[in-house]
Amino acid sequence: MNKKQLIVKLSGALNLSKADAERTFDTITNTILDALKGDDSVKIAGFGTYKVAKRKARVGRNPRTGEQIQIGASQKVKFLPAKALKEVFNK
Amino acid sequence: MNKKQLIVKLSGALNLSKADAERTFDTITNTILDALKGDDSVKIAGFGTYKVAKRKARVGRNPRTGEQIQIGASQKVKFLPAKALKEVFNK
DNA sequence: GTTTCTATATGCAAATATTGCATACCCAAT
DNA sequence: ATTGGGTATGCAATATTTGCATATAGAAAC
Repeated sequence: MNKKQLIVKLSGALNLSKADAERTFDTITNTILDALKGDDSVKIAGFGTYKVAKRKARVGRNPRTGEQIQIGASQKVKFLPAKALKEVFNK
Repeated sequence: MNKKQLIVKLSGALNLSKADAERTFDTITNTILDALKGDDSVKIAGFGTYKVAKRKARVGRNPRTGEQIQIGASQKVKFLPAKALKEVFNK
């Protein structure tokens, strides 16, 4: 399912126009992103937690040439599924 | 930031009551979950992709006792941040 | 319809997750 | 306001993931 299909579903479930459903959805993702930019984590009960994970610099490798490459430190967004979420898929 | 705080922010940004903001938010997460239950992945452009990853059974270890443990197969929800999302945090 | 984005596939080293469990803590709902 | 429950932490050893370059195919966005 892609974003467009999701918006259609939300439009129906929320009784909104597609444009409004998309605006609503974008507002939510942006709000979450803003919180994460503020170095905060976002915990959503029953769903999961988004947090920014710092990844250390390390040595990588160009798989084409085998040559070693220095990879700088970086940050990425992690999503940790809540317990309830795991249970849904393991029962 | 927890869910309650997120709802307050959304309530302001979407011009909805807190109750409506929460209902809206829950509808979205539920829609995503339903798609994932249907063994589908959910791609959200500019944000990321949720997908269900199957994990094989394997042998683990209780770090307290050192004892070997059989870990059953399971499934978990993975979130892969989109390219745009990585850039936000690495610039 | 055109252009941008994403998945894939490759080899491999290092970073990180996983696992049981107790405790402390924070949150959510009563 | 209380309490039940989910979550964070720390631990050790192993399993798994990550991410590098790059091209291409396919999908999605505008």
